[in-house]
Amino acid sequence: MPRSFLVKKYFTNKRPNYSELESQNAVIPESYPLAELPMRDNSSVLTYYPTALLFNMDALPAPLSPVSPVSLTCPLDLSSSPSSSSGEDEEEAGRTSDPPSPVPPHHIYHCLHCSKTYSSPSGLSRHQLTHCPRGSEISSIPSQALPRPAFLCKNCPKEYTSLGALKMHIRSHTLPCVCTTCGKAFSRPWLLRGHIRTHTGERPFSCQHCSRAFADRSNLRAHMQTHSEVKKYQCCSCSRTFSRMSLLHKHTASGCCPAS
DNA sequence: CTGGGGATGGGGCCC
DNA sequence: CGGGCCCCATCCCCA
Repeated sequence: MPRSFLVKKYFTNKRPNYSELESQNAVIPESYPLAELPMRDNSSVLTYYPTALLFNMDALPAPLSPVSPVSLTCPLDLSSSPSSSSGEDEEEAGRTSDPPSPVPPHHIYHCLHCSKTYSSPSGLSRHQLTHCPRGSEISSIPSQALPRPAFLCKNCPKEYTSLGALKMHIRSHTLPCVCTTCGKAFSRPWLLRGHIRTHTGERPFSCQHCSRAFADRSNLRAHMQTHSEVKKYQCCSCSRTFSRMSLLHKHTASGCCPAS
């Protein structure tokens, strides 16, 4: 399951129209001082409900039910996770600026709720917060038995189980990282760094199969699929395969695979 | 319409 | 607790 969907955004098929956003509020020119906004200034947007579950689901924009890509599409499931595929191996070998992540060291702390292991108690502790019951989502743990705090964003309906997670999310509202070249603002420093590469032309991620290089690892990963004979994403209706989920979505949207 | 590159968002994990 | 990074997702644009 994609980690990005563990906390769902409220759903719109469209990403923000940046030109609109920029004209409406954020980036120009008042947004520049945001780079220096201390966190305490953002505290006003923090809401802490010690016993949680004050989150009003009715207040959410309508379609909150996540539509699993799997339900719409048929990834070939070449492996348990896309990142562990052979394509990943190829990519690992192709990295130029970032060495492959080492095999995790001895993880001796086991999560009681899942099979994950951690190298430190703190890591395990933080992970276990992710099992925090939210409503009745975790059926095996009665929600009354483990009341947990809920951290709510005042700017949007999102809810988090830790203050740190909420603070991280709030950055997406405050956009404290501003490009000195064009003024575009980002929520995190590494997003800004990636953006700066669009100015500098730096492409640290190179393909080992061809001469192409990329500024972003994800884009290299997508590119590596083009070298793969087996496409990961398959249409349920016509069995046609695609190298990227987005291509499959486009394919199904064009009418081949009527919604089931 | 399809395939691919570019750019970006965002939650989780590790240190 | 925060920074950095990982990974996934998605949109836009162009050939």
